[in-house]
Amino acid sequence: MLKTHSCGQLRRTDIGSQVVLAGWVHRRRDHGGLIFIDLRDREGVVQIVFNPQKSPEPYQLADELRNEYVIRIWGEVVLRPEGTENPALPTGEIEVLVERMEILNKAETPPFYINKDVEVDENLRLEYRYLDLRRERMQRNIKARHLVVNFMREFLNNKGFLEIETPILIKSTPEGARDYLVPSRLYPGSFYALPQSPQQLKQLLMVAGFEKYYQIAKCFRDEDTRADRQPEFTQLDIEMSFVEEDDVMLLTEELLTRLVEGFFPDYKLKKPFPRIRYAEAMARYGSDKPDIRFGLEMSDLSDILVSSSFPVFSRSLANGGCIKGIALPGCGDYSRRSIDELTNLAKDSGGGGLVTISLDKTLNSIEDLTMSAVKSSAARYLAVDEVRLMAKRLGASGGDLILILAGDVSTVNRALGALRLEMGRRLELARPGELAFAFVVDFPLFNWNQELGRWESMHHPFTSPREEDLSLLVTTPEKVRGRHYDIVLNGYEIGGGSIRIHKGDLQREVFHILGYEDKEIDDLFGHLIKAFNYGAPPHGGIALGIDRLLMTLLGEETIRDVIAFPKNQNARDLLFGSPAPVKDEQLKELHLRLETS
RNA sequence: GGCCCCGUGGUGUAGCGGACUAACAUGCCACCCUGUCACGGUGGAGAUCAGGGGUUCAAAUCCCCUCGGGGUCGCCA
Repeated sequence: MLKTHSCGQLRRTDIGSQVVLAGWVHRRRDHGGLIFIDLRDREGVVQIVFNPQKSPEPYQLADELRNEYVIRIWGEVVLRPEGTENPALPTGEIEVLVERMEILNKAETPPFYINKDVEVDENLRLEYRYLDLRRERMQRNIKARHLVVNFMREFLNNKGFLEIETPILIKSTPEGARDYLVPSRLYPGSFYALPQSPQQLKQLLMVAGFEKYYQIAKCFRDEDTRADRQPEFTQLDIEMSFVEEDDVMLLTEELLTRLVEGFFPDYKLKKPFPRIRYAEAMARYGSDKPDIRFGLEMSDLSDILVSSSFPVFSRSLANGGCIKGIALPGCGDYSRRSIDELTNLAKDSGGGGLVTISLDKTLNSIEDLTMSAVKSSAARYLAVDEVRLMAKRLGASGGDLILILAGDVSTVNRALGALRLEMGRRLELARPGELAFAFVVDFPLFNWNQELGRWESMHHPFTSPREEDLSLLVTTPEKVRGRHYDIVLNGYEIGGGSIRIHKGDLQREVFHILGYEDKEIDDLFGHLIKAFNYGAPPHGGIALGIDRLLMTLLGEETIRDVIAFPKNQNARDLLFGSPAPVKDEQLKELHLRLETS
């Protein structure tokens, strides 16, 4: 080793030690007669001192030092002179008197600050990711990631799980996201696909008798990115045999609880994790991944407005839609402009025609409500009794703003849910430091795809239907509930899983409902069904999105800040410059020809 | 593919029709400085205001297009 100690670890107890340190010049303070350098390595920063009287040669060399130079120094750890201690630094009681120095490597001036936490254009950060990662925040994030993943491994190892790797080159699956494809050199015209998740593989491991499996699994989905989504991401993938929903959920709950309490003790979290039925989540929060850190819950107002003369309302109800609202506390004095903003927000999510009702501040009791205390874009269509009933249901009082949307159920839920989230943010309703985990349960197994005119799996086709709903499979698929559970955290879906189908004939039946012919089923999923026919145990599992979990735990706003080398929004890697063209020979070997446009 | 937002010295920002010969902070370079720790002081270099076109007597500023980036809808079994 080129060093005997880490910079950041030196303490009072090291006083008197001769040490060799190596690291980066974090900051330099040249006093003319005396040069101080903050020397940084992975463990932190220590002050080293160049004194011309004591060591003239290194002092002269130190004149050349600039930020991010890599140096090695020999010296003695000494107590700092009284009054010059720096309590802000863990190493602030001591310093190292340099007796000899070697410059291991020079550095160009970095394109952005490494020793300061300043917002920098993300392009630039990604182009120079190796420098970005030197910054304190990124070091913290990547280290936290290690600790979290390490904890997960230990936790599961101690519970008898086996970590098993599964292939990255597998087969394209018809349902789900777009696959990343890898052309085969040996088989012209054939392709591998990168796994969207090791779903089928882990089920096969259950058939293979491993009973408890986990993996830190890279997953790939070729879809557009978001703040919490990029082409490749990491899941803690878990599968267990001979289990029911509660076994998996309680294990997950224990894992997450102990993780947070052990590594992020400043957070408050509610135990046990609440369980919310899907239908309820949609009705109350307009989302299957509700942020339950705050209220602003939606209520159905259809019955109150059933005979409303307002065309938007009556039309929606006539078309089988609904009318729902939320109440925004203290927003009754919103300007026209602010209200327009909300209207646009609703439109962005597909919800047209936001109706707002401002209740005057001076209104003491909803019972005393008169139309003079009501300001609304739809005022002339609203009866005072209707407003009163709506206000009551929504828990609104004087000074509040009521938002109402009408339309088909899913659009209203989505748009009003988006408004709820945005207003929750703006009004800062979520208490800081709160982690609101919740399980969402009782999902329907299928949903009807209007465009394609067929049933689709709500999650994936391997989810088991509930036993008591089996008879509905053929008659009324929409009523079949799946044995699926999602886990959400502060409005993010951080995981999901289910008890799987473990019998070949049931699996085949589900594929039939999804519109597959036997031939296709055999081609695409024959391996799985065949495996089920050789004594597959009942099994189930879950997958946790490690990036999203970390993002929330670390208070970051994008998944990219917890990934060492992320892709940008356009799925490009700005450091490597990928994706990139390849040589013609490579294409030829792969039997590929580019379309010339 | 749609919508919204952003692009000004290395970095972060200000300026939003004329007083801009583009300001501030920091970084960078030189010199001074022996107890600083975001050291301090003096001086200096550094910007075709993302690119192109237009409107105007006059454009960093207004309009259009392109490029790059971010957010979001669609998409994400």
